[in-house]
Amino acid sequence: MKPPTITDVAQEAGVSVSTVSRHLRGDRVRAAERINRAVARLRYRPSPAAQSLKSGKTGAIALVVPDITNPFFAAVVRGAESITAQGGHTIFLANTDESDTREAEVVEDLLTRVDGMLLAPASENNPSPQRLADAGVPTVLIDREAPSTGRFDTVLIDNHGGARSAVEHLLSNGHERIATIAGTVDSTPGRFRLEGYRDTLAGNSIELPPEFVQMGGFKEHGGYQAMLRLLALPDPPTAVFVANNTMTIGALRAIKDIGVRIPDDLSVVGFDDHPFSEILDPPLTVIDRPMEEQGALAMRMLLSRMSNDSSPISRRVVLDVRLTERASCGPPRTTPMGTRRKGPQV
Amino acid sequence: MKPPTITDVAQEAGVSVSTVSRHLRGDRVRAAERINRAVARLRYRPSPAAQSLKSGKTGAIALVVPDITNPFFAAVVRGAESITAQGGHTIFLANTDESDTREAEVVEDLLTRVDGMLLAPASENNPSPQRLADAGVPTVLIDREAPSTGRFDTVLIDNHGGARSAVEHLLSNGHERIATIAGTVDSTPGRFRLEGYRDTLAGNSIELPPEFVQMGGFKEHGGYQAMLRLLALPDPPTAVFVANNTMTIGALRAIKDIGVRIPDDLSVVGFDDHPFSEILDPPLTVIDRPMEEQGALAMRMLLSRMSNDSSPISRRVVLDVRLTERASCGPPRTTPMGTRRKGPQV
DNA sequence: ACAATTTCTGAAACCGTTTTCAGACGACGT
DNA sequence: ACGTCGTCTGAAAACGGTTTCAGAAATTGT
Repeated sequence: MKPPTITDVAQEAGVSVSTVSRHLRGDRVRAAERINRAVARLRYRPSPAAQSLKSGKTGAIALVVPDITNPFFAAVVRGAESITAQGGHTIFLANTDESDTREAEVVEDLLTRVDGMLLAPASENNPSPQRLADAGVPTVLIDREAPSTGRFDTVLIDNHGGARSAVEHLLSNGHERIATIAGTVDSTPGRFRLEGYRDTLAGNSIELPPEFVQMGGFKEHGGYQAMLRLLALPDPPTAVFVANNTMTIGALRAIKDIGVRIPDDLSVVGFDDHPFSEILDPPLTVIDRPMEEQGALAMRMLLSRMSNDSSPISRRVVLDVRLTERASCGPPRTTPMGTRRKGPQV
Repeated sequence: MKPPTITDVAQEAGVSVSTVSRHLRGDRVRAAERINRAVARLRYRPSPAAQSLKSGKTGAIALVVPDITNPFFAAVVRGAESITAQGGHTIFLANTDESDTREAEVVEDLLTRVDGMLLAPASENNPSPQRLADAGVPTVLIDREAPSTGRFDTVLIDNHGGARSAVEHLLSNGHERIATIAGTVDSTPGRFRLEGYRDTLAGNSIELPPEFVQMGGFKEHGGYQAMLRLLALPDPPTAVFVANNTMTIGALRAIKDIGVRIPDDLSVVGFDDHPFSEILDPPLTVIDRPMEEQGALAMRMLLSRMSNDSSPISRRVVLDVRLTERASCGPPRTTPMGTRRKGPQV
């Protein structure tokens, strides 16, 4: 019942524990064959706890994300996992529910259990990265920066550029009344996607009524409510840029409930692709990015950081995004939009 | 740079390590206040490695799933995580990519690092559960059984009943030519959903042409191909039951590519709900189940198993599913179905 | 004020590994 | 045959906690 120890193996093989340890590590040893047999017979596996204690290394890496249920983060996990799969590191996963305080707890707990951490902070002014730095835990940030607390290795995407592509696509379709449903602005993606949207409109000398920026908090329900507000405007937009995947679902649900037609009444661009986007009616035009690669790259950076302690300068890589055009955008409507079928459902 | 040890704290507080240890454990101790200050000043956290070594407990639980990218498993993770969040256990997450051999590796590695395991086996004849039992690691199986290797605690859903509901719904709409896209039949959900489908047709004396059962392997692409085969039949079905969420996406894509109309030409029922299902056109009728609860329940069972070693008899709980009706089912078509727009894309 | 009792304390052993350190052993050269 | 060298070995000391044990200090009773 009790797992066998190295002492059991040594006894079984008739050598000392040191010899077994050395053999396991790869040294030449006379009793190699006997030890192998003993290990196999006993099904011996070294105790990770004892190894950690001795070496100071845990063989584990923490991966903390705000919402594992979001397909983007699921993909990041998968990407990270694919890198780690070969080489001896196992992954602790934690969910923070987009909460700074929950994140602090989780990070504090994981701190001592891992050799490094991949972290997608809940917000930008969040003490966790600094705490990790203080504790000397190699860390790379995913998708979100921590500008208030110094520089860290970070794997971002071109949020500003993505928003610009979206808005430019809408502009090129002839739209001028372009609204946005924004995420939480104290997170990196929320902030830059909103800025990209604003800058692009400004750069094209398009006036932006303040009510065209609606906050959706990156949640489905928030997206639903925001779209409802947009559609209730006396003079509603002809196009909307929705700043993430979950809000897009909510927004589309609102559109469906109200009975607005896409793209005839309203053009829509989402952020982050999804297998479902293609089979919507009409298929959804989105800003797409290499999600698994973002996770994989972050993991690679972390591993390298964990081996070459060296360079004190932090790497900040920004991945490209691209617009994948489908059928949810068209020319702006010329007549007021007709709201037909059912009313909104809260 | 080096994390502080209990010895550092003892020194700082002017007591012995034993006293510090006792205080931390909750015993009354005279120097309590001084120790607290020392702990705070040094930011001391006990080393989990050392604690594990002494206690034989790791404070960790493994959660291994075939595909974290599948929203169902993401929800399971979330459910499990929500239970564990309060009480001192952290989660190791691993992905097996639906592969038995990968699963064996992963399980072998995690075996020694955890106090218990939540496992969704890749297939039914898979040695992992037995291996865990041999090693004395408390285990509960999620969504999939391991009948070939004895009995384990398991949290299932009523796959057979779900398939029955789906088929009966189709029958009640007047369909008789009902096909299915099945998952891998050596997994519990794949097997029982197919059996439920078969039994229900048989129970209603409906003849079932063998080509109405198409294998989709639980993957999106498999679902796509399977639906293509179904639609290419000389006398195609009027309704299809698709046995999981990812295959449903593929199937709908095929339907869209071919230009078949739902529900006029073809009625469709999927398995597992998704936020997107509601905004499809038409909204998709599905078999729904409590996903997060399935994960949460499994975690609760595991925790209880880990505290009361007791009862050698295994629990097997089956959660109910229900049909949520939307608009993807209607009466069978009477004329041959018209394939209009584009051709299939591979 | 003193013995009996209770509460608190520190030294030391232990958990399962890895690693250092001497020393044993066999091979080799002369 | 003997010293020298290189290879391989086992005993022992860590790693950072927890727990046992015996003894010291504080408390209580009379």
